[in-house]
Amino acid sequence: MGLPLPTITRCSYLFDILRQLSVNGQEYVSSAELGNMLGQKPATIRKDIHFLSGDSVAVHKYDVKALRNMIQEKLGLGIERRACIVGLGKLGSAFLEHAMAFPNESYRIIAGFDSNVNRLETIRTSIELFPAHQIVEKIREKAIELAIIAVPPLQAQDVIDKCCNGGVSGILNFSPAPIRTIPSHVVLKSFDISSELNIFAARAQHSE
Amino acid sequence: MGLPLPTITRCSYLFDILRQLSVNGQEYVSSAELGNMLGQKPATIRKDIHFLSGDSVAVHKYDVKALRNMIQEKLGLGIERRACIVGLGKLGSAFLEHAMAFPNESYRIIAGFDSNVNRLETIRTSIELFPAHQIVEKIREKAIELAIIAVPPLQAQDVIDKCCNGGVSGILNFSPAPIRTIPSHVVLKSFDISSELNIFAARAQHSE
DNA sequence: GTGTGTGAAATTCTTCACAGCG
DNA sequence: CGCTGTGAAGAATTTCACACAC
Repeated sequence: MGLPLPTITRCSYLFDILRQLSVNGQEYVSSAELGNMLGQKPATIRKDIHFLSGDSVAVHKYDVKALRNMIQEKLGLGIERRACIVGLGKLGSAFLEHAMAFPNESYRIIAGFDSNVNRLETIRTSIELFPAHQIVEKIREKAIELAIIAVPPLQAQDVIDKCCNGGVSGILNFSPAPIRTIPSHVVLKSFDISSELNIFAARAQHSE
Repeated sequence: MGLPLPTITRCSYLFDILRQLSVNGQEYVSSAELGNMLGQKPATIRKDIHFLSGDSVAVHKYDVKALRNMIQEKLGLGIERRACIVGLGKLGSAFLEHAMAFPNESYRIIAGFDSNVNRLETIRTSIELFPAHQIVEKIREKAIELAIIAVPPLQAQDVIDKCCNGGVSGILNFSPAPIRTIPSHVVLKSFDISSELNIFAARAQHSE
């Protein structure tokens, strides 16, 4: 229980880094190397790993595969959960293709929604597509747990409400919109590209 | 001087939220409302605002426009900086279109790069496009400060190195790759969609 | 009342520093 | 020796709680 959110975040990223090290044929890795790749101090990585395992994992460098398995088990990754994409404009379609090209072990995108019925007909994909007014019923029917939102700002609140009604437990929102409220049991993470750029500007100026 | 990074992040998001409230015709807003929209406690918002202004801004609710101006000035937003996109596949092109459709007041995308010359010829856009081998020289020539990376994983380290050589101060990386090292004066933020999905899975499991 | 400004307390997270093991 | 595991210290953030202003 009580795993710090930063630890969860870093370990989720580590999980992917370890996969790649493994693909590259690297068998062992030190906390210093991992720290570098994440922009973190070695001690932070060791603490994270210790936090998850609760036990000693290595005495001299980590075994890449074993470490990855431990993270997978302890974080509950690899159990395939269902996700959908809402909004199939340029950004939504790009995510969809990206997800098909780099499948994730813990989520599989099984449905897409858009309010433009014409658009639904022109997209060629292997997942099922539905008009936006069916969001609630389809999420319920297919027990979808996560929604990726890429709709225009004005529609964001509405589709997010629908996803919550349908019963998702997580929402990854790329729509730049002020979201009023969501049920407390739903985890919402918003990523607004424009605001992220502003963060760079602010940080640049702040260091004169 | 020492503005906490979380404060900078939240205020950058606030900046955009305030714009939208303003568009919607809302004149005043409370720290509680803003907190809701950001998933933060009211006191956090008030502290952030106080941190920036160093002074009292309002006695009863905030004036939306005035607050936005204050944030803009104190964070140095609105000075137009130059950005580029590296990698014009589906994801990169989507960002490019997105950026053209929702122009940001602090960054303007002025160049795009891709290693596939055919692709450069088929993209219709008003910004200048160049082959990837010109990254260093063009970034230097055009004094580009920020690079948005959307290339396949294996190319990521290489183009990031080139961007650093060219002299960018910030890199927003969407490529799922372990980045070995970058100069300490360059701010790198990586956003890997797959890892972000894993974070949801881990958080969901962690609350049984 | 309603809602801000703000020191002080509480919490969460990071970093240090060093014992211990191969 | 180099590198992990880990308590203890330290720093950075968040939250509380209440005075004050309209």
